[in-house]
Amino acid sequence: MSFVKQPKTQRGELTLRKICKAAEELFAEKGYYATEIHDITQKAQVATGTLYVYFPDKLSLFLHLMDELGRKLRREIRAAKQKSPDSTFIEQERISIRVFFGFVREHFGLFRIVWQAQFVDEQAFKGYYERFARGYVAEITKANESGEARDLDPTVIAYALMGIYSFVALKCFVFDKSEPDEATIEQLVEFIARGICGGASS
Amino acid sequence: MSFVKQPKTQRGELTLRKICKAAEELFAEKGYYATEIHDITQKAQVATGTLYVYFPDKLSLFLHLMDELGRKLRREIRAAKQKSPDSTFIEQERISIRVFFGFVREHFGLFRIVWQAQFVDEQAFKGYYERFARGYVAEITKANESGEARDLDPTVIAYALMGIYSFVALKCFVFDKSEPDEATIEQLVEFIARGICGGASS
DNA sequence: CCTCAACATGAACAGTGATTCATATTTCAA
DNA sequence: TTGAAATATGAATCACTGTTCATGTTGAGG
Repeated sequence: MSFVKQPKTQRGELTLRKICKAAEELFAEKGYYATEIHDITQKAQVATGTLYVYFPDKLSLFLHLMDELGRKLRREIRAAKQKSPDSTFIEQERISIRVFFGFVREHFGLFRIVWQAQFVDEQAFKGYYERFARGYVAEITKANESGEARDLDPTVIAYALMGIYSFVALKCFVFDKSEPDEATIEQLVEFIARGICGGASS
Repeated sequence: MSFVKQPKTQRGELTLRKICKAAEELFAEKGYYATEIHDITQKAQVATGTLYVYFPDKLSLFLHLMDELGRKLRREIRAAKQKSPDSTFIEQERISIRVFFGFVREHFGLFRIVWQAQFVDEQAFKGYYERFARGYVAEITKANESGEARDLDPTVIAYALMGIYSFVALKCFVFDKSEPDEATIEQLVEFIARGICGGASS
């Protein structure tokens, strides 16, 4: 799926990493269409042609980043959750949120790259979210069965949750150029668990 | 803010409308960067130069559509809510969801246009969501004060709600190329009101 | 029937930016 | 040390596309 030419020397590996890093930052900052090959190679301190040693074209580089970062995020979330395997669904969700926001801070690129992927490569975009959704649906289904969650449609909830996280990250990281604080995370967990009205309404 | 040249004859008005309609559909289908001026004028059945009678450039056309469609959506939501001014916050939210999904069906363009606006004109993008958020924050604050909602941070909830609707619309309209059914809307209202665990958890 | 402002035309222009390629340099195993 | 494979270079290419403009057409009021 990913069309990178794997470097065979240490030098090559370093160059590839420089290119990916520069591309991630530029795609994040200016978007896919607005960043030029020249911007990337300049930022990476390599010649224009060097990029084409590793990637057949601009799109392949973009897709490679999306793939790589998506994998990394899923791995991190999975790892964090496995550290406390016996906690409730809501607790696990709190962990996910924390990891996600942390990841967006470290790799702001992913967030922006995925957002615009809808208009760069629709299939890749769809695939990205469907992969996440699959994991969610499984977990929500389990929570439904264990009685921890009431029987809401897992797919609807999965996309609702992804929407919440994406938009709150948008608000904080992109609009406010800051980052969600502890209180915000707490608010989100509360909202997800009991909604706007909550059980304590009456 | 919007740089359209207002037509002064009936013929001009018709032409402008043809151009906007074609542009809306093409921006929705292929995205801003991938649709060419030529595509738009061809679809609208006018000559290339005609577009420039009404808009100074491609970006202005895009921003005009975003502005126009955003206004229309807000107007429709406001109107629908005012028809039952005494209903609860949750009831009003149900109305919003219905109008929003209906609007996306009729004007698929808006949805896609806004999504990519982040990389076309960041300021316009931010403005779009902030306008919506302002309305939400006011309503949520009121619901908090009346005791109908518990005291969650209105801004966080506003973005969470926008995220939910956007992503569920994404899933249905873009991924499944269908449209949310009644059951889905019901699930969303339930989730928003009481969350995943709900008050009825015991 | 005129006239003029409004509107429409589309070929030509010009800037852009992704990609290529012939050549040079570096690496590393033998 | 050596040479073949790997990597790096960046000026030149070339297709693409937003925009312009000189010219033509329309139509409503006089």
